[in-house]
Amino acid sequence: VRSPAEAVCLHRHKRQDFSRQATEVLNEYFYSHLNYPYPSEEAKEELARKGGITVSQVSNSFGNKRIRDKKNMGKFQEEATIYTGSFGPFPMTSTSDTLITLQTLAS
Amino acid sequence: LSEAKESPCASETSLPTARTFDWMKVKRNPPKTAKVSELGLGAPGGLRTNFTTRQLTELEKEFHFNKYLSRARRVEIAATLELNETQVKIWFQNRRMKQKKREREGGRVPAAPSGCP
DNA sequence: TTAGCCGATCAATCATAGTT
DNA sequence: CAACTATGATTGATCGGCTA
Repeated sequence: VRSPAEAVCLHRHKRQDFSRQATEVLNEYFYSHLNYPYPSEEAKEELARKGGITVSQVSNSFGNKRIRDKKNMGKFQEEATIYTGSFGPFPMTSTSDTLITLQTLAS
Repeated sequence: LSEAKESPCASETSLPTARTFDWMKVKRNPPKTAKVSELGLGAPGGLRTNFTTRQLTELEKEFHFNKYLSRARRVEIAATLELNETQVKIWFQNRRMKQKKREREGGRVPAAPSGCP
């Protein structure tokens, strides 16, 4: 079924990578809640706003990430703890939003 | 009904590296798509059925007519499309969710659904 | 008590953008 | 330019909770 022209008809979507900020916000939440990366609907909405993406995209992102991370059984994934800014075991009470103020570090 | 029973630690091991949380252990039971008595035949249990274009077209057509199916209609469609009643039921279930999702945040300006030649 | 529905998620796959 | 990888989206099917 590899036909860009026809494929676009059935499975249309011009995948576009998320903005750096969206990726930043998503990764930060995911890795700072590694013990339970299941954001509530409200958390998803906030992540969506902060990242400038839709709630569905937030859900897709977490869904894909959970599965793919599981597959690679924390190979070097957790190493991305750099997104959390914190180390060692953390509680992460999903209720208290630890959503940091997205700092657009234009590196 | 599943879930690899609690084996070692409950939630986290302890080290910041290579920790295994419960969500990583989640395993789904393989699809039981095989209906009653698929005695060694085409219906390989544990596979994600691939609907044909014909089936999808018919299901879609029916959906636009009725968002919900009656038992009778379901049986009828299942027979016509050669699918289980469950598959038809689930398809409608998923279709309704998809519809709801689009109505909810689908109000964007995706693009011009250009015709596909 | 049970079947259908909802909402969320899983898991496999598609197609593409980015790398190597 | 081809081969490979990372990633967003799609979707048949599962899980658990709720209700008629």
